[in-house]
Amino acid sequence: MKRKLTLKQIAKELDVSISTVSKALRDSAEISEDTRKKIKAFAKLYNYKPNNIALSLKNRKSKTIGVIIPEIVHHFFTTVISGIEQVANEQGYHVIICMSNNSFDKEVINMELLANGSTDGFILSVAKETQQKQDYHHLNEVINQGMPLVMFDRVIDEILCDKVVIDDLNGAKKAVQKLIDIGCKRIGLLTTVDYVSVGKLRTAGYRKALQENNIEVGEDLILKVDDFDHSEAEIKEFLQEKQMDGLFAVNEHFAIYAIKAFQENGLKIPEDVKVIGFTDGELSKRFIPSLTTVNQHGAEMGAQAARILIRKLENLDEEESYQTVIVETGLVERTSTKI
Amino acid sequence: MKRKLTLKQIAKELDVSISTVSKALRDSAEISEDTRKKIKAFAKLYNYKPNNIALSLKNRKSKTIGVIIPEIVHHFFTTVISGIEQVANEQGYHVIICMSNNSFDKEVINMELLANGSTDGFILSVAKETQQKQDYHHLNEVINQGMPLVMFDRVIDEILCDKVVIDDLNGAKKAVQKLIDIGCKRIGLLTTVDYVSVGKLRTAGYRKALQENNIEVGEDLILKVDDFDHSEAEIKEFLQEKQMDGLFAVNEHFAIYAIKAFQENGLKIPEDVKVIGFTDGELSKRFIPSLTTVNQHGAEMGAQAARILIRKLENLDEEESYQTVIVETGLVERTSTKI
DNA sequence: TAGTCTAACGAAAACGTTTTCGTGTTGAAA
DNA sequence: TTTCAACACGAAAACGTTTTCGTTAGACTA
Repeated sequence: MKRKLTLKQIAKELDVSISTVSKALRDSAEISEDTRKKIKAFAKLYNYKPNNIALSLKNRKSKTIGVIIPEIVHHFFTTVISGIEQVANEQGYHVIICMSNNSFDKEVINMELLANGSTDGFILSVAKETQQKQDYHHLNEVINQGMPLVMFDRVIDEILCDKVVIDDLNGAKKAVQKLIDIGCKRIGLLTTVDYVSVGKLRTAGYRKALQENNIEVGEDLILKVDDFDHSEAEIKEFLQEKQMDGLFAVNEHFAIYAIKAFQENGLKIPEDVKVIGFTDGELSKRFIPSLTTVNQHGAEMGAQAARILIRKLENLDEEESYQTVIVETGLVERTSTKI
Repeated sequence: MKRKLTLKQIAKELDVSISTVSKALRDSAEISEDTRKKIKAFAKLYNYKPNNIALSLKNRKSKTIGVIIPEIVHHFFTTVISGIEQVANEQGYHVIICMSNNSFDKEVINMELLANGSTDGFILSVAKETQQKQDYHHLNEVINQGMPLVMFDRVIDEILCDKVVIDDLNGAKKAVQKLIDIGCKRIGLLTTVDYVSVGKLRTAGYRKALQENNIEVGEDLILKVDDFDHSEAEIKEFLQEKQMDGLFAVNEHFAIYAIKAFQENGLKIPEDVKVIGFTDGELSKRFIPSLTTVNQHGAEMGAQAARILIRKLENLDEEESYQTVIVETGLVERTSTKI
């Protein structure tokens, strides 16, 4: 239960002043080589390590970045965190992760708590509830305090800060283009209602791909789902009656469900219907048939966000300016689009 | 870019001393109601929040617990974190998460860094490399410093500390018993090498179940895999030649891979071979056929670990003693064991 | 000899709190 | 009038650093 060694104790033990110890350990030229060596040897012997908290207080920075995400039990977010961690650690930063559980209140509390010295800046994907409420006072507050904030994935346009988003529209376009390229004529779209921003953008990508290929957009081939759990019957009917030979689903969940529905109806994937999903997860990879998906490159998003934040923290660029980085998506081709 | 309000500024503004402000805000009886109200009103108006770092330094505690896990992109660990977070937040604690990426060095660095004031205690699942090296000096060091340490899942017997583990042996036994109950005669085991403690225990559970049912353990029905990526051929051969009618795999990964291999060989699941995996994830649920698994109750493990740690931190119990909590597993029955 | 320079170190402030121990002002009791 | 609580507040130390600004002693210069 012995306490950690401090400068003061070293000073006392070696009969010099605290300042001398501090300077010696930081290789100051002010200290003679003799005493410097003596002090360093002692420190090493007893395994001295400076106290981070004291350093934080002194330097008014914690070398820590706070990450606030809606939930952690979600593959995409873990990949983002993974990317953040890697970059942060390389640069000597710590990462504190908090979950908002998609609750506005928890988001606010967490931010206020972390903002009081624990953290130098934030990386954040806002809670669903916050999007609905449109109450952003906590975000503006940290920004006003001069703390850098980088938003990713679920961003808020009204807030002025750096952002990292994926190219939802082009991601969707690429996917649908792929379906067209491998010969699909009647391509369905299984998407969410429009107020979910990503759903909207992916729908737009779907339309754009069709238009660019001079294929008429059949509105009956589009189904917008609000609450999945209460729409299963509707979805099944949609999938079984529209005679499609290709389907683009805006998430993994929808895609897997669709494949099951098709199979129940005696259709084979990919022979009869090709399917592409969004968000590349473990499930897509291992499902049978394995699923072609649009890959969101979570780790890269995280890495980018961390890089931007750290750059701001070390304020290498003087002028106050914000950027929005768009991370391109990739298309991971698997069995569900085999010709 | 204005800085945060401090006690000193309030004091100056209201023309009282710092001590008075501090006392007023903490409702000390020493301060007259008049000034107390005045100060509180001012603080509220300008949204004063105490600086956590200064508090940590003063109180020599950070109200933060450090979690170190091998990797985050893994469903089980995210559920554990989820459980930790919940309990910690309820008790007013923060959580700092660091990944060791299964590297010994990163584990050591992270611990040393966090141990220097950032954290009051640790919750940890050791890296694979640490288990191999059997070098535990960093663990002993934090313990010697009087920092509580709770290990979970991958624990080390030689280290004296609190532990939260799942009942690997009985979990495996239950699974194999299930296979026996539904009529399997030749039950294979796909496991990891023995130095991974969980692999060892699950193997023991497998043996025990067979013995209790007076079934001879055929050593040729057991395959211990070291590095999965370089053993695919070997695994395939094992699965295809042993004529088993049941298989117990020590993780989801192995189980899914096995099903694929069986299917490639013309065998049907569950008609020809029944399969049970360990660790319940998204994949098991949605795979076709959906997979019967042993559920590890990650969130509960996390919650337990957090509770134990916090109890130690607030040292509600005086005597120095360590407990090992065993969290029971559940069996989630799905298609892969349908009769 | 008197003055100046340099090397090597120490004192003290500062970061933002909390807390212990004064201290000055009341009002009432003796 | 003197004495003594009670009250309301302030000074200062402490947590562990870093850094600025002395201070000393000796060497060197004129």
